[in-house]
Amino acid sequence: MYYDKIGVAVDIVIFTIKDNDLKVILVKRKLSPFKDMWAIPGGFIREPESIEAAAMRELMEETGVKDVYLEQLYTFGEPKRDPRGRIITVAYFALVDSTKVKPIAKTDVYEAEWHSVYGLPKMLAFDHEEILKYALKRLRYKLEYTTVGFQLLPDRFTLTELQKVYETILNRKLDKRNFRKKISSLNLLKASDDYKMEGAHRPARLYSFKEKEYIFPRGVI
Amino acid sequence: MYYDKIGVAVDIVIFTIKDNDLKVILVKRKLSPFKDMWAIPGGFIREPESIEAAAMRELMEETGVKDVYLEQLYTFGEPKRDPRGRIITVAYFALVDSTKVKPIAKTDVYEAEWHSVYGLPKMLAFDHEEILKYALKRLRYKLEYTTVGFQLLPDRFTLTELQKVYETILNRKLDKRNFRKKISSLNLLKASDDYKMEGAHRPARLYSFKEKEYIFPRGVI
DNA sequence: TAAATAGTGTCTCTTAGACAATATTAT
DNA sequence: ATAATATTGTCTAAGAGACACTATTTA
Repeated sequence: MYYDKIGVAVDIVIFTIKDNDLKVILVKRKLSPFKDMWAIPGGFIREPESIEAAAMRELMEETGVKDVYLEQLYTFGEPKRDPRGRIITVAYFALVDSTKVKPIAKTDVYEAEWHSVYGLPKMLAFDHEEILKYALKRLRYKLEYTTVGFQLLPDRFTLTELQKVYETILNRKLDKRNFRKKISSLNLLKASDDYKMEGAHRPARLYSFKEKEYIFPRGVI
Repeated sequence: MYYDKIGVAVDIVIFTIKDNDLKVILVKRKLSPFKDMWAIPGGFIREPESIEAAAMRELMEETGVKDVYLEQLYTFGEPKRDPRGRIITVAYFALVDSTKVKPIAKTDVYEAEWHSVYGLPKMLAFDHEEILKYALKRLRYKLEYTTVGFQLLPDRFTLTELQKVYETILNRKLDKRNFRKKISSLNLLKASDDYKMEGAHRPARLYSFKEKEYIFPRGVI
């Protein structure tokens, strides 16, 4: 049986919260096509490796971390999306703790940097703007109905920091009392006996996420 | 730049409600691998066509209908999932009105038939059991939070028929009054002046879905 | 004691779920 | 009249959202 073979890439939208801002890693391409333009990090699947393994490898190469939240987003495959030929991409999104991650520029790119999702370059390579917008939509949706938000924080954090994560991603203010009531009712946090002492004000209690192991979901939905 | 090229297929889980049962189309394979086993309908992407176009084409070939609900599900790509070599599949799910669809057996299969999801063959070809289970999970999730359920009904239907759709998919009984209250509050239905006269009992009013055009979602989520 | 952030409770409104009686048709 | 299905409303409990004051620390 005959079938066309086509190139399959993975691209990863790597989110973090940094400086009270929601950021993604973008890389500046050193090679054609879209030379000198910003793109989402990614690369081709290398035989034999599963799609998810390729995504994890790219994530590792790009950030130096593994064991972070990684979820398949969507597969993009318009015939003309890549001028080199027929190439589809399986897009993923990842959530990382910015205190543990520094973008790493691989050899085929000039730079790898955190960019605010609220101030992206006007043009991105390929269909990466579409991928990024969809990732942001999915992230916001997930934030409301799941606990993915915890993946963006260090091991111990204050409730105000957690609330800031939510506010930054959803891009709106939340009521402090309602937020805490809600989080408390979920019963997901463990209070520590330690406080974050910083500044001339009452210290904030540090909490950690109860679940040690996070079950990596196929899509949950 | 060098990259491995791999085979890319689409597989479609085609759901319907028929005989008060949730069913999917399965085809019996005439060719190796998995000869004589049941599989989800699918096929390879033909250049040049988008992934979604391939899915729509397969759906058309399999059912004779187009313009039905079609949503990308997930991309499955374990290296050994296909004994012929490295082939990944982009899985879709579709919802069709059983009064308009009859499964069509293509040349490479013996039969194409509706199978109840509650009594599937013990073994399915490839990783199709996993795909089917995931599709069912997604369908149930969507049913609770969106209006996909309407896609499974003819243009005009009774509230009892709509409730049966929900009960069949969710595999549990729903309270009639609460169900109608909920549907009514969504304000999605248009009551007609006609009734379904059938049997020795009070006739049921026929309703239709207000939205003429359904916006085909990328994933909504 | 002033400035800054942490922490906490009540009320209202909406929604989900449990629950049963009447209405209309054909036979 | 009987059998069969359609149609309709109330009560309660839980959750979402609006809203303001006290607590604790450093300078």
